[in-house]
Amino acid sequence: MQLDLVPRMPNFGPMSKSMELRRTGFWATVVGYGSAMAALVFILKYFEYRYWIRDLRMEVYIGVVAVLFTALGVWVGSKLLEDKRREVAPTDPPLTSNVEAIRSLGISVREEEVLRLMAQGLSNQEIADKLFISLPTVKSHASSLFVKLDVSRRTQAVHKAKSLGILA
Amino acid sequence: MQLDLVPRMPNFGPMSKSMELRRTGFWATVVGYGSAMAALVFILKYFEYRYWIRDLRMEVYIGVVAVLFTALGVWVGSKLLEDKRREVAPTDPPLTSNVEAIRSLGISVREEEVLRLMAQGLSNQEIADKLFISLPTVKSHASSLFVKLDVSRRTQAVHKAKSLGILA
DNA sequence: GCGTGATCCATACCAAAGGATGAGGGCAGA
DNA sequence: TCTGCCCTCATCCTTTGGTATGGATCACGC
Repeated sequence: MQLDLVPRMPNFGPMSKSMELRRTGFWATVVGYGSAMAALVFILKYFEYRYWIRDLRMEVYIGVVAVLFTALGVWVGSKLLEDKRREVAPTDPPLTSNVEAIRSLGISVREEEVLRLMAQGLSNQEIADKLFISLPTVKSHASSLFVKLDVSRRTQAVHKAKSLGILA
Repeated sequence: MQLDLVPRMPNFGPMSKSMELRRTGFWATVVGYGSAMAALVFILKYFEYRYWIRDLRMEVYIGVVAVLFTALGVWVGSKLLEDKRREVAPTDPPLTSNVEAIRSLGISVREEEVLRLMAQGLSNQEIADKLFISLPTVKSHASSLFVKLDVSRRTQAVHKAKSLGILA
């Protein structure tokens, strides 16, 4: 299985501001991951010295960590594979002329991804989560997509894309 | 907007559903899990006493276990989704009569008209104009339609309706 | 180097969509 | 007649969608 968790490396530009809490996206995920792990270790340590006073055995630590991170892994796996599932389920034989249409309209890779997820009924926020980008970015892609498709709403975009053969 | 510094903890909604689907293998999974965990602990202990002799720190254990079990979780998650896919996918294609689906869902005439126009990318106001009814009425039809289709947005409704054969 | 396009992110603002609730009239069947 | 369903419309409120604008990085080609 190919992990395309991060299809493209994020830019480091706004990182100065990125330590603020409202930050979303890849690095927030990494930081959150690390934080969660650190917090977990801290909590375990705390309980060890506080209540069981060195009575906690290594196996307990391992167990707790294993269970928690397995759950986290399941979640991540689900996120990663939802995409594939949705693509596999509906048969998509018509894949001939869409590339042409996309090229002629100047639709970029990212825009096409957003379009495809939009057609599946996902909200902008859900698309952002799935592509590991922020909500404003999704909106940005969507807007430029609408211009290229000459529409003004997502339902129109989906309808037009299907009639153009861009979507199955 | 909520702070998602920590990457949004797993919502176990879809997972619990998947687990229901696979209840037979559940305890086997648990047992396998426990075995794997025990083996891992044993291996770690072995290496500790054998080579590093108490030089390994707690954080290393936690880290290794976290990584391994996250990977394991991803695998388990993919397995669960695979099963779900196999069960969902084949049920979709055989849908010859849209009338049947509409009847079985209790979708009324007016709701079906709204759905059809929605699929063409029309806004609620445009639908209202076309059907000579008021905007609130369109919203009302749309809302009850969403309930019957078990969705919450118009793009979802269109997508589901197509997969159900209600729409071309 | 320098422009250009793709990608990413942010803020602010306005429009559209959706949820909740209530209500009135028409109409078929118990 | 009463009940239930459909269609209609309304108000209030929240969420989502869309536009505008600007800034940042990076890859690529001139």
